[in-house]
Amino acid sequence: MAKKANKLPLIVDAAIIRFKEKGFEHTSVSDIVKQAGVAQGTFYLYFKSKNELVPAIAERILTTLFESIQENVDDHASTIEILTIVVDETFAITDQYDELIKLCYSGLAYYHTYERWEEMYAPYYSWIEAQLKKGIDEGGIQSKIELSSLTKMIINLIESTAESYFFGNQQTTSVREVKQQLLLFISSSLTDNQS
Amino acid sequence: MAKKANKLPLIVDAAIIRFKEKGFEHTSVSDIVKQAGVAQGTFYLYFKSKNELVPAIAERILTTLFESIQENVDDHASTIEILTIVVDETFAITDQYDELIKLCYSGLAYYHTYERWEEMYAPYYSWIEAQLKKGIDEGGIQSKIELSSLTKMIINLIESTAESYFFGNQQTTSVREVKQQLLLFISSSLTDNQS
Amino acid sequence: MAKKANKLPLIVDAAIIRFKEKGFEHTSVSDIVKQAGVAQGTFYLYFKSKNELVPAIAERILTTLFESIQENVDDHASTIEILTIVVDETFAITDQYDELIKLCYSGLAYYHTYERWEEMYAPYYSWIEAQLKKGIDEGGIQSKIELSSLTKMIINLIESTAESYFFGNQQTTSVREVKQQLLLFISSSLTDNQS
Amino acid sequence: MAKKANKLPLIVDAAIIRFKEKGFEHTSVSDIVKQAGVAQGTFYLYFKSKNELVPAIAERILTTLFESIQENVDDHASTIEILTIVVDETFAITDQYDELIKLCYSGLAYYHTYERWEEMYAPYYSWIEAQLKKGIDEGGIQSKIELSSLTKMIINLIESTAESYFFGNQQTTSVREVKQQLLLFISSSLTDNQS
DNA sequence: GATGAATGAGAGTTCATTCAT
DNA sequence: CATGAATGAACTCTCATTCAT
Repeated sequence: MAKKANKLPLIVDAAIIRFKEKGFEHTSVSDIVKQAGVAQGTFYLYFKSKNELVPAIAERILTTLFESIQENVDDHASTIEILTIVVDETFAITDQYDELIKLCYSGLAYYHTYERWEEMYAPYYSWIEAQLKKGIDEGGIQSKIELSSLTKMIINLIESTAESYFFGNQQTTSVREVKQQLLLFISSSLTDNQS
Repeated sequence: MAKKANKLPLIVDAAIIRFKEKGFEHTSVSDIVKQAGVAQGTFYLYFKSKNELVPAIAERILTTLFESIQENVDDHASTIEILTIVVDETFAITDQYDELIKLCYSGLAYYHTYERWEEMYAPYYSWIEAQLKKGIDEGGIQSKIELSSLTKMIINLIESTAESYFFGNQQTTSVREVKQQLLLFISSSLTDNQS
Repeated sequence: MAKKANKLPLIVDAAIIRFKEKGFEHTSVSDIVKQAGVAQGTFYLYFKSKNELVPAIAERILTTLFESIQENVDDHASTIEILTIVVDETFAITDQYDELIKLCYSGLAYYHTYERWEEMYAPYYSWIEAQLKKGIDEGGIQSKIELSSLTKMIINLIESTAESYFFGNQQTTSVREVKQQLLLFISSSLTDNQS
Repeated sequence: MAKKANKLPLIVDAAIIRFKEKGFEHTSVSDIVKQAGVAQGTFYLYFKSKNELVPAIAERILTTLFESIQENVDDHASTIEILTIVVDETFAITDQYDELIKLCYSGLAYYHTYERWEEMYAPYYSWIEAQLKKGIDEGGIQSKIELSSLTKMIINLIESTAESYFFGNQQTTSVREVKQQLLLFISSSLTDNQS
């Protein structure tokens, strides 16, 4: 059984499945390898410890999000149109990964690898920031807030709204409405024309 | 021995201290009782399980937050002044409880007690909503967004901004500035006068 | 099940039995607790780790040896008579504890607790040294060698002869003879009358 | 590739290095092959198991000792001069191999291959015995002790003194002095002229 | 009510060994 | 001969929980 078969994606996939079900701490390496169909020891050929899975999964989630946003964005899209796509994809990915997203936040935080998280997020932030700048330059939007803070707050707001939506299971409001209100809130902040 | 020495607050205090240090999963009941200075078995006289600590702690945090906001709010304060206080107190409590806030979110979610969380949060939400309504009625602010959604988004934004500020340890921006930009973002959304 | 029953001696006894059979590294904590009839976790109430058993066992062996020597030594015994008893008891204890003695040597050495070993041995060394001094003062024996070195070498020689006797299982020579030759070797060194 | 690159000595060398560092049980085959620069499986082409390394290493140590003694011994040397060399070389090799010597003792003992040990030691014992016999025949030394026992005891004493010297790290006495006292002890036993 | 020794299942991790290439 | 990915049993150690006192 030499050379071939890369078991790594099997393990990551299995971990994602189990973590979604039971969370990080309540999933054992034994659960993961059973799900992956590999031996207990095989896990440790690819990851030095269970904790090392966290950044691997985080990277996969963020990459997926960023890619699906970029796939859907048209070159001539307005800032609001772009943000609509960001909202849609963030909601979609939050719905899909749910428990894992919380894991990535707290997990990465706990194991003192915040730098790693920032590093992963950096290109995403830059891209959003660039879109906002373009919108401002072209006059589509306006804001008194410093650009990088604005970027951070908008991403934060979108993510936390998505999380709090899928977090509980309130059926009082439809996703449609929530997203609409969210975009309304953001855009009213970006079309600021106070005195 | 004087009085009747109720051990419950001792245990909750001890748990808060230890959870801050090591997180929920990595803190053992043994750690907690050592910190509290009570016996191992005593813990189980007050809590059926370690998990039961989570709502107890969550309640304490939220109560603290809500009380300190109300203490600082003047009857004649404008909506923006009120939100300034909400921001200040939220930042303060997030700084203080940090790790525990993440615990409460994920812990409550994990153990299927979201209802409990909502129940605790309800009076806080209602109060903020009432303040916003008052602002709108009196003409100080305006928004096209449905009131309860607006409330949720504003609280979300404040909390997530505070969390993301204390989460990493970026010293690029001062708390002062972050809070200012946050309030600017919110208020520009609340002084909407698009056509 | 509070307060009473001290399981510590049960565990030490069990460990001695199992270590004799299979050696330290090949005995699992699980083996020990099964032998002791206690739960796995109970072991860790008394010892922080498996390694911590080593000094505990070492101390028991050395104490046993020293006590049985002192019980057998008469106040008016000559140095050679005393050494005869030391030889007898050392052979007896080496026969009995065999594998464990090697463990104590290498175990203590390995886990960097040589100081602890020396500390345990100190009273034994002192006592032998005192007996030799008495013998020299009273004229029964004589030696050009510095007293503490002499003590060390004699103890070393006795121990290593005993070990190498029980180590293999050569039946070529009887214990009786080996001990006789050993005492002859030592005493010829202590009745030195070269030029 | 040049020659036929026999990997066996590479593996033995690597094992010696690692065993010195971490001891036998705490060194993995993986450690050894990494140090040797060969593949995991290659190890098992040369040794049926990790345990098989022990006699191979023991043989190397004893061979080294014996060779360096013989290199230094002059044909016309007196018994005491020869023993001086034996002492010097034993101390040197004990210093160098330290941890490994303990391994060989206990390892060989544990795996029931005492015969193998005796077999290796035989020529060394014979040679020492022959030197002692020559000394007695020529009148340089004398002893009432049976020759093979005498040989064993002298070798034992030298080895155990060396081991106990390098075992701890007492700097109270210099090697020089220890060796001197040791030779004094031995020679006073070999120049026995009690009535 | 309060205690804390005892429990034992189960966790993460290691590692000697195998075998398809 | 040589490789090294894969194996899985076995290890040490943790910890929420119980219950006799």
